[in-house]
Formats: sequence, structure tokens, C-alpha cells
Amino acid sequence: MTAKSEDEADTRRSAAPRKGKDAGPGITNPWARPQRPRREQPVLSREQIVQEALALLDAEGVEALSMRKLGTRLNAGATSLYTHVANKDELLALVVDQVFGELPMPRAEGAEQPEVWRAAVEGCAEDMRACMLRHPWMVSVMGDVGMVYFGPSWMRVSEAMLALMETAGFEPREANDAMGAVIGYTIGSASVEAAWLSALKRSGRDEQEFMDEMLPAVIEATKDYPRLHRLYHTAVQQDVADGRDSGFLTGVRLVLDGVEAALKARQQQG
Amino acid sequence: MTAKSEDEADTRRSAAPRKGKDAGPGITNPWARPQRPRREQPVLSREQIVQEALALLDAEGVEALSMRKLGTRLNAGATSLYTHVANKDELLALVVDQVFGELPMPRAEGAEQPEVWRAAVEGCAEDMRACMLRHPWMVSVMGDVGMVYFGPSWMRVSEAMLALMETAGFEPREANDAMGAVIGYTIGSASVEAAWLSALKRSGRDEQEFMDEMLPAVIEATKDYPRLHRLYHTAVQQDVADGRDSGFLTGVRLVLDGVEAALKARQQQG
DNA sequence: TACGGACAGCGAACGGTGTGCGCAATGGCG
DNA sequence: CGCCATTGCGCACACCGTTCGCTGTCCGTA
Repeated sequence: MTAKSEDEADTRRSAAPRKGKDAGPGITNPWARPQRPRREQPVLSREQIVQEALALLDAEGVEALSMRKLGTRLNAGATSLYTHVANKDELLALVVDQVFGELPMPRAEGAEQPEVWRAAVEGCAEDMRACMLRHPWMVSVMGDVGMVYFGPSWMRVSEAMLALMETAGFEPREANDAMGAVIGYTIGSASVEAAWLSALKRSGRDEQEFMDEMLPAVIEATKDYPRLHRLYHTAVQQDVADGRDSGFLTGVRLVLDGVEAALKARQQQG
Repeated sequence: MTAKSEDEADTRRSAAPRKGKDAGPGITNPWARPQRPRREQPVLSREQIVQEALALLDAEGVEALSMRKLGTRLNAGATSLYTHVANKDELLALVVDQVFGELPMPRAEGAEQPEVWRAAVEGCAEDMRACMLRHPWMVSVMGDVGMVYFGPSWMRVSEAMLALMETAGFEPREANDAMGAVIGYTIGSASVEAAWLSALKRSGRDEQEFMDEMLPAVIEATKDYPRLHRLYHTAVQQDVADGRDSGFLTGVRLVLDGVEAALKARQQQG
């Protein structure tokens, strides 16, 4: 299937046939293959497993990830994975944190200036959203797994974001509140969008196609809800993906307006 | 198991024994039971199924919901459900919208006054959060299912919230943006909290116990992240659930500050 | 009253799933 | 050289969602 490093697999698997009932009658040429199936390298490592799970998730979505399939992709048996990973849940948690490792670290330099600070926070939120939409399965996995927020990658960006807030002038406690507001909004928006994107991916269609195909039904369904109706009706004209992007951005800005007001109030008062 | 309406079940199930191999040797007294196992009522309905699925989810969590178990609980076979529901996914979507049906409708009356409007929106956000924390599986299911946002219950509260925003003075488009900010924050925060609550429920412990048991490990894990470290360190003193409640509230207020500023700006300008 | 179609319910079966267990083999270390 | 902890894995178990074809019942019509 994967067709990559097929020979390596053969090296490991067909060599040294079991002496039991499954030795078979095969008169395999002893010179045609390495004499001993020595373990050239650890063959299986936690990092490799996580990496391949990530690739599989990105390629085929969350319901396609099974321990067996993952094992096969790594030229290994399904149960071999359990030497490196306690659970499917643990594996998923590791994968999630691996993905969060893609996030650029927010930099606190110059964040004493409000414009710099705002831009940094806004960028951080956009990075997170992009990350979760690049891997639309993230949302559903994060819901299942729990304890994701103690992974090293996530802690690193939390810490950096707190630093950003404190540099801007917040007390630790307030910095946490501010971060909570921004991250809460970001995760929530991304959840909603990811649900949409997942349905989209399952349909196999283009986003604009999907929308065009869906809109009549939606407009029909919202007949009794005039405001929603009007909203979806005017949504026909614009490009869908652009609409999502700009919608997210205006949301972040609303949130940041609130946060910045709190910051200004605290600076004036103290 | 459920022990409810056991007799009805028996009426339906043991009556009119199969004439095939499973008829058994039973010499059941023909006078000892109702002469005809007439179908008193439809026995199985979509509403009933959704209801019971909801009960099962609340009682045992999302991974405990299987079509077989659900069928058993309804004194029915697993496959009978498929006459009323296309899919497990469809069932889940129905359940999610059923839960959203618990939400009180936000009322737009008096929302021309900013304080009334703020209180209404804040209350709505709190209701949504409470709803999703009352059923902690909601988050993960919403992630899996998609298309949840076209259910009737959800559309009803969206419509009402838009009305609220427009009454306060927003244009339709801006009203949607404002709603998006509030709802995004609410869903995101609830996701994070629900993940915590799910882990908590799986552990079987009390929230304070769980926290106390977890904190040392967390504090150890955050050793390299001074700000997080300090945060969790000071978190020891206060009650955990209260902390979550008030944390959510201050977040909503930050968001609402931003939204209200936009509202004021728009009123001053136009 | 008799019949025939429509249809809810269900048992069996298919092709999967996560994971515990015990055994085979290996490589490092004494 | 020989031991042994560790890694990989085949097997098996219990369970899953869903399809198919059969049964028994209901209701409308002749």
C-alpha cells in the first residue's frame, strides 16, 4: 500500500521463518536475502509512531485511524505499538501536542507598545486557527482526549502568550484572563469551522460547490427564521473561504478590543 | 436491566413463539396471557430513541453509547433502531439538537438599553455553557458530527440572539459578527472545561480531590514555565469549580466589552 | 369477511475495532 | 559464552455499526 521501503519490510518479516507449524514448505533461497534479520535500528519508536499517525490522520481523517492500519503502515503488527504507547488515547494526545508544536512561538519583544502587542496576539490567534483547520480532526480529538492542555508544546505557547500579556502591562492573573478570552474564542470558532470542513471533506466536493449545493436546502430550512434566512441569502454572493477568514478576524478584533480596554483601564488606574 | 415496563416487553417478546427451531418445548398455558399480542402503541419512535440515547449518554458517557445497548434499553433489538434513524451519526445529531432545546430563548425586550442587552447576552452565554457542561459529551460529539448548526433548536436560539443584537442597534451583518464572537468564546471555553470534566468523570473522583491529586504532577510538569507554574501554584488556594465559573464570566465580560464598544462606535457614527 | 400489500422488528452475519496474553527472538551485559 | 530484559507479534476476546432477508402484524380495499 504505502510502497515505501518495501525491501526493508521483507528483510525483517520473511527472514528466519518460524520453526513451528507456520514454517511452511518454502524452499527460500538462503543467498537471496540478508543472512540474519538483525534489528538494524529500533525499527519502531514513539516519535515514528506519532509521526505516522499524524500523516494518516491528515490523509484519511479521524475515523480511518486504527491501530492495525497504523501498524501496517509502519511495517509492524498492530500490537507492537503498545510497547511504545499505552493507549490509543495516549497516542492521540501525543499527536495533538505534536501538532501544536507547529505553532510559532509568540514573541514578547516590543509588546509594551499596544500596536505591537495587538498584532502579536492577533497573529497568535490566527496561527492557532490555521493549525486547527489544517488538521480538521484536531477538534474532535481534543474533545475526546482531555488532558491535552498539559502537553509540552501547548504549555510552551501558553507560557509565551502569558509573557506577551504581562509585557503589555497585565498582572499575572489578568494576563491569564485575557489569554483565556482570546484562546477560548479561537478554539470555539475553529471548532465550528472544523466541523464544517470535516463535512466538506467527507463530501469530497470543492468548498464553493458544496456551499452552492447546500444553500438551497439551508435557505429552505431557515424559512421560519428571517434573520438567519437573510444572512444566508446574502452569503451567496461572496466567496465562502474568504468569508470564514474575515469573519474570524473581525471576531478576534472584537475580543481584542475588550481586552485592550481592560489593559488601558488597568494602566490608568494603577 | 432498566426493569421498567417489564411486562409490556414480555407481552411483545414471548407472545406468539416462533414456529421454527426456537419454539422450544414450552407448553405455555394459552389462557394465562393476553390472547393477542397486539401492538398497543408504536413501541419505538424517533423521539423515544433520542430520549433514551440522551439518558444513556448522560449516565455513562459517549463511549458507552452503542446501538446494541441502546436497543436493549428500549426493549428492542439493535437493528430495529435503523427504521427510525438512518445512522448513528444522524442519531447523535438529533440528540445534540435535543439538548440545545434545553436552552431558554433569549428575550429581546428592552434590549435597546445597553444594560438590559448586556445582561441578556451574558445570561445566554452562561446558559449555553451550563448546557454543555451538564452534558460533557456534547463537545466531542459536536466535533464528530458536523451539520449540528442547522438543527431547529440551534437555529431558534441563533435567531433569537440575532434579534437581541439587532434590537440593541447592530446592523444584521454586525449582529452576526457580535454573536459569533460571543458564541465562539462560549463554545471554546466550554470545550476546554468539558475536556477537564470528562477526564474528571472517568477518574470517578470528586473535582477537588482530583485537583489535589493532580496538582503536584502539574506543578512539577510546569517547572520550566514560570508563569504557568505560578498560576497553578496560586490556584491551590481557591475552590476549583468556583474558579472555573468566575473565569468564564470574566472572559465573557471582556468579549462583551469589545462588542459593546463596537456598538457604541456604530451608534455615534451613524 | 378475506386478502394483500406495507412495514416495524429482529436474528444472523460481515468486516471491522481496541487491547490483553503468552511466546519468540534479539541485543546488551555480566 | 550464557542469561535476561526488552521488543515485536500472532492469537483471541469482546464488542462495534450496519446490511440482509425473514417474520408477524396492521390496515385499506374488494
